[in-house]
Parts: sequence; structure tokens; C-alpha cells
Amino acid sequence: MVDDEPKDGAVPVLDSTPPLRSVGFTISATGYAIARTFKEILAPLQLEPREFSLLRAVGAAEGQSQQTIGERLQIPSSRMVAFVDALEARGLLQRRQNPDDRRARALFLTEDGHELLERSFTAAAGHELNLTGELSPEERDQLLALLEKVGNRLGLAGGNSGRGHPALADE
Amino acid sequence: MVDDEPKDGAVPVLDSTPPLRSVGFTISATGYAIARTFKEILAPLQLEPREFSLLRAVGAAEGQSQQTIGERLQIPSSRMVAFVDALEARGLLQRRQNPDDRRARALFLTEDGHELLERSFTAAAGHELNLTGELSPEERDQLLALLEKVGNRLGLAGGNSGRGHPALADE
DNA sequence: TATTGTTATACTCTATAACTATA
DNA sequence: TATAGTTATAGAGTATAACAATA
Repeated sequence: MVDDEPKDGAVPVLDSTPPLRSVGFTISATGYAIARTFKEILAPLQLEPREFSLLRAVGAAEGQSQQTIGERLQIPSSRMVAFVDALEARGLLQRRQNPDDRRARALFLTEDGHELLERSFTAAAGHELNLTGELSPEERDQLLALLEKVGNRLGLAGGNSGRGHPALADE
Repeated sequence: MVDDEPKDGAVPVLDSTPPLRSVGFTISATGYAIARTFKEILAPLQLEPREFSLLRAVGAAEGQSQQTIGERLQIPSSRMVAFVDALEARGLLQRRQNPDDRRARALFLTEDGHELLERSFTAAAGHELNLTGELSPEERDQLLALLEKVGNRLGLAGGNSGRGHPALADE
């Protein structure tokens, strides 16, 4: 990490060697601010980011089992219960019986769930548009390409395909 | 956020309108991975990222009061107690009396504290070097400049000067 | 009366593992 | 015997507010 603003004489350690502004720190801090802002944007919809991720995962392929979705998002089964409970209690999704396996619960969005997911996407798109407001289309592509080079060093799949935000898995 | 990999027909909402890969999601996910990796890098030193931030803040200006440092890092006073307790118990920093105000505790690093902080800086620099391994110096500057443009939209100060990582403040 | 730091309490979140019903 | 989902329990982390010493 290493901070960007070296303090005077108190910490003589790395103030000369490393770059003045750290890429790691900057990405991390910016990413954190983005996540916080996104949370604020979802708040009026009464949705937490992880609930949005869950709704999105269900909506992306309805009828999958609770466990399948939990595995994709890397959420342990016991945590899934509470999450699904809350969204079901609000009438946003449903657990239905799977005729092939009566142990499994097939997840579906309700009408309200689809509607709220749609509004969330709109809000997210607005957020994205705001974030990139100072970037030309070329700069935007550049930025993504450069971030991918950093991501390569972290073992991140190019598109982060399928999986949700890594913060969901925690650790 | 909007994901990067639009799902087939199930979620027809924004699959056409927005860019395929979201800047917000990518920065956030990359930043999260960076923070997680940094945590792993500090682990052998038995230091958590926030403990590193605290040590660094103390080392940057020794003798400041616990409250002053807590305010800079945006850590509430009651949390500071436990953090400082832990580091003091490990002999990394000291609370000393302030002759001018006997309520306040002036914080200083011990010899061991300085040493560990130095090793942490070295580890952090190695992390940074690894992250930027695929970037030329020009690309690195480009990336920082582009991130700053995004940060402008989030009200982030250019250098994030003084303050630590925003994750410390939480919310 | 206000402020620095500490302690006590309650609350939220999570992980773990036991449990049920099906397979 | 194994698996999908649920429930129970205990632990960590935090915020809030009460508190003691000093200003």
C-alpha cells in the first residue's frame, strides 16, 4: 500500500524509495468509496448491495436451487437462509418446490422483485454514468485495460464472470 | 455497479444500454482484492491492516494524543482504546503522560514498533511492486490520473492526504 | 461545565455444528 | 450414507452511553 503523502522526518523508512502515490492504495480507497456510494444509492430502494447481488443472481437464472446460487456467490448455506428469508418476507422472491428433488428450493423473483431489480439496475447505471463523467470513451477503455493488468497480478478473472463482488465471500 | 457479463434473456433490463464492463464494479472488485492481498502480506508480521495504519499514524508524528490520532483516522475514541491496548500489550507502542494535560495520553512507538513498521513498509512496497508489475511507468501514471478523475466524482481528495484508508472509518 | 480516555452494555453479524427431511 | 436446507449456539466486532479524572 504505502501512502501517497510521505510524512516529514518521523518515518524515514520508505519515503524516498517508493512512488509518491501508490497504485494499490488508490485503487483500494477509490473502490471503497465507490462501494459506499453505491450503498447509499440503493438505500432509498431499501436494498443492501449484497441483497442486490442476490436478486440479480436469482433473476439471471430463475429456478435454480438456493445452494447453487449460494455457491456461485460464495455465500455459505446457513447465511443464505437469512438472506432469502428477508427477501421472501418482503415479497421480492419466492422459494418453490422442485418436483425432482423435494429437498431443494427453487428460487424465483416475484413481480415486485423483477420491478425492484430493474429499478436497481437503473440506479446502478446512473452511478456508473456519474463515476465516468470525466472520462472520454477512450479513457474509460484505457482505465479498464490498466485495471485488468493489475487484476492479472491478483488472480482476478478478466471479466469476473458469473461471480459477484468478491466482498460477498468475505473471509 | 452493473455487472460486466450480461446474462442471457433472463434479465433484459440493462443488457443493451450500459457498457459491457462497469468501471465502478471493476475498481471496487480490484480494490477489494488488493486489500485482501495486503492483509495476507501483513499476516506474517502479525499485523492487521488497521493496526498498520495506526502504527503508521503514530510513527508519522509521535507524541500526539490518542484522540488526535483517532480523529485523523476517523476512529471513535472507544475503539481506539482496544486498538492501542493491543499494540501496547505487544510492546509496539507506548502511552506516556502529557505533562501539559494529564488527561491526555501521548503515543510513541517503541523500538520494536519502529522496526515492525519498517518491515511493514517494505512488505507494502513489495506488494505495490507486484501489483504494478505489468505496467510501464507511463501506464502507472495514466492509471493514477484516470483514477483521480473517478475519485473527483466521489469527493475524494486528490492525495487522500493525512487520512488513512476510508475503510477504517466504516459507517 | 467541558474534555480525555475508559468501561459496560447491548446489538449485529458470522461461523460452526447439530438437526430434519429427503435422496 | 449423503445431501439441501434449517436452526441453535457461541463468538467477534461495534456503537452507545455512562463513568472517572482532569481541565
